[in-house]
Parts: sequence; C-alpha cells; structure tokens
Amino acid sequence: MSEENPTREKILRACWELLEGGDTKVRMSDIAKTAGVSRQAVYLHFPSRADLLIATTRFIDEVEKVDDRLARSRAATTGRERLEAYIEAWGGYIPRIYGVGRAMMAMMDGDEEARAAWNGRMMAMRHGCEAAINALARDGDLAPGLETDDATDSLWTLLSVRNWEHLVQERDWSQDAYITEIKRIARAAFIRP
Amino acid sequence: MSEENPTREKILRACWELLEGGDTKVRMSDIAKTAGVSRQAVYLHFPSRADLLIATTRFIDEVEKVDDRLARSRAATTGRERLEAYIEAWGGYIPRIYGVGRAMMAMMDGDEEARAAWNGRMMAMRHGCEAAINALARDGDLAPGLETDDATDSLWTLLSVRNWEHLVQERDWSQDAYITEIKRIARAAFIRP
DNA sequence: TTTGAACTTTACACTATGTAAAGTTGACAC
DNA sequence: GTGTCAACTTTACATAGTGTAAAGTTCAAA
Repeated sequence: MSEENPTREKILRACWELLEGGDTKVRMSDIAKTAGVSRQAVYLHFPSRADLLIATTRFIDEVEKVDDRLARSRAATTGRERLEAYIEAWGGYIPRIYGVGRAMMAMMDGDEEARAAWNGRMMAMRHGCEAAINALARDGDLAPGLETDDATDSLWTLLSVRNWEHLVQERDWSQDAYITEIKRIARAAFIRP
Repeated sequence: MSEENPTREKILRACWELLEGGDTKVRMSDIAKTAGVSRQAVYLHFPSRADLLIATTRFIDEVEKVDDRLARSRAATTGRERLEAYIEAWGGYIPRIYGVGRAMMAMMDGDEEARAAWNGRMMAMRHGCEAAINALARDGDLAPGLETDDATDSLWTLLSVRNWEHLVQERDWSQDAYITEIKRIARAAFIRP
C-alpha cells in the first residue's frame, strides 16, 4: 500500500473510517481517538486538517486502485462502449470516495489547498469524459450540433459526485438504478439517434 | 416587500449583498458592519446565523417573486412547452439565489435547521419537475420505459443548483448556453423520440 | 419628566484548529 | 549498563467565530 509508517497509516484509516461512517463533523480529536493516538500525534504527521483529508483521498485511491478501474474503460473499442464503460467505472467508484469527498467539498470554501486538490481530481475525471466524447466523435456517433468541449462539460456535470448524492443519498436510489439512469441519459443526450 | 422593520430589512439586504458578492466566508460581524448596526443588533433580530440565512432566502423570494416566475410555466398547455418553460423559469432564477444558496448548502452539514429549510425549497422545485413530467406523460410524450417518479428525480437532479454551478461558475458557461444545453438534455432524455 | 423600546458597548463562555514545549518510552549503539 | 534519538504524550496557550448576558445610551411618545 506504499504506506510504511504504521502510525501514519492508522491515522489515515481512522480518518477514512470516520468519514465513511457518514459523520458530518469529524474533528481532529475524533480521528486521533479512533486511531488510538494523541491529537498532537496527528499534527506530527499532517500539518493541518486539510492536508490530512487530501492525504486520505490519495490513500484511498491507492488502496482502491482508481486508476486501474478507470483505465479499464480505455480498453473499449467503440465510442459507445467507452462511454458506458466509463460511466460504470467512475459511477461505481463514487460510493468509495463519497465520505471523504463530502468532507473535502465542505472544506472547499475556506481552504484553497483543499479546493485545488479536489478540483484536480475532478479535472482528472473530466479527462475521462473527454476521451469518451472524443471516441464518440471519432466514430461519427456524437449527437449532431454538439461541440466536443461542451459535450465533455455536460457529461462531466452529469457524472458529478453531487448528482450521485442527489439520487442515491437524498432520493434513495440504488446504485444500480443510478448507473442505469445515468447511462440512459448519456446515451440520449450524447449519442446520435 | 412585507418588511416593515427598517433595521431588520437593512440586515437582510446586507446579508444578501455580501453573499451575492461571492464572499465565501461572511461573518455576522461583516453583515452587521455592512448594515451599519452593531453585531449584537443582528442577534436582536435573528437568533442565529442559520436563521438569518433562512430569512434572507425568504426575503429574496419575496423581492424577486419566485412564485410568480415559476407559476408562469404552469400556463403552458402541452407537456413539451411546460418542460421548457419550467427549465427557463427555474434555470433563470438560480443566479438570483446562488449567493445565499451557496452559504445555505455550506451550512447544511452542521445545522439541521438550515438543512431542512434548503431541502424544503428544493422539494418545492421538485414539484415543478413533477408537474412537467406528469404533463408530458399525460400527452403520451414521456420517453418509453420511464416511471414518472424516476423521471421526476432525474429532471430534478439535472436542474440542481450544483449543476448550474458546475457549468456556469466552474466551466464559465454563459447563462444562455446553460439554459440551452439543459433544455437539450431534458428533451433528449425525457421526451419520446 | 418619565418610561420603554431599540440599539450599543463591553465582557465572557464555548468550540475547534493549530502552535509550543517539556516529559515519557523503548529500541538500538556502544 | 548507559546514553541517545525518534516517536509519541501531556499540558498549556493563541486565535477565530458564534452566541449569551447585562449594563449603558438615545430618542420619541405619554
């Protein structure tokens, strides 16, 4: 897991666990307690709460192997397949990062570092959208009258964590129903009829 | 404006103005200073920051006449017209409330009262979505295989403030481009081909 | 001239982050 | 054994913002 320091890892796992638990207000002292270390020990490893959250997202990425998941969608040959594969890959990943993502998003206004870190991740996700849209365009399957840039922004918005939150968390959709519906909308909106 | 108390109104307008200005961290003391009253005077009129924000959204609703705007979409006869009219009405209203909305959304995890108030507004918006979807279904124009409940949730998600934020604030889309694209996606996703 | 409401001023309690520094512990070196 | 170093704990404190409390000011109306 590329984490050789056991205390650091205990803290990261504690942070992950607590945020995953849906606790909306996780304090540094909560994390310390869960990790079984003193609050000050946390500051020995992470200069600030924002840094800890950012490190936690990176840690999750490694443990859950995001890149591998998303890379798989690149194997698809046609644009249509690629679009679906990407929605499945990213859409399936959202629940894994939602806990920490929520905390990061909450921290975004106020902490510039957290904002940049989260935006960076979202821009990486946008590249996947761009690749899918470009593959569609290459096949001549992109809906007529659409610029690839705009279609990329649209798809990126459709796949946002907030939309997942709206449907799965607030409206109680199942993960499967979410994936199915997003694919349906994406097909309808981006693929030439 | 139904606001007979001048000091109270000064505070509400100050709050509105500051949040509209994009300031992400507006403090009670900032609002007091802008309103030209002492910080304590604010607490004389509003028990807490959450209450002030909630009162501000209501104030904006009255000044901007949301209900009137949204009601106009009800005049449309066909489902297709109604869908477009509703997207224009609500989509056009989002920029007016975005400043305060952002502050409310930021406050949502942490303050149950703020959460309930904002969710209430969003559920009211969902009713408009439901009416548009029902009108489409009545005309036999709803895309096949769609339950009206699910379609309502989908449209509601598509029209979320967060999606407007993604496109207009983060990706620099014009308001017109936003409206046009949301209408396009909605047509593609919800109307029988 | 008094009274009362609205507002100001001053002070303080509380919570969470983050800084600072002295004390403890245990492994490893010699 | 003794010393030393790093990692960790403990205690204390600075800071920022919300919200409470209460005494003082002002001004208009009875």
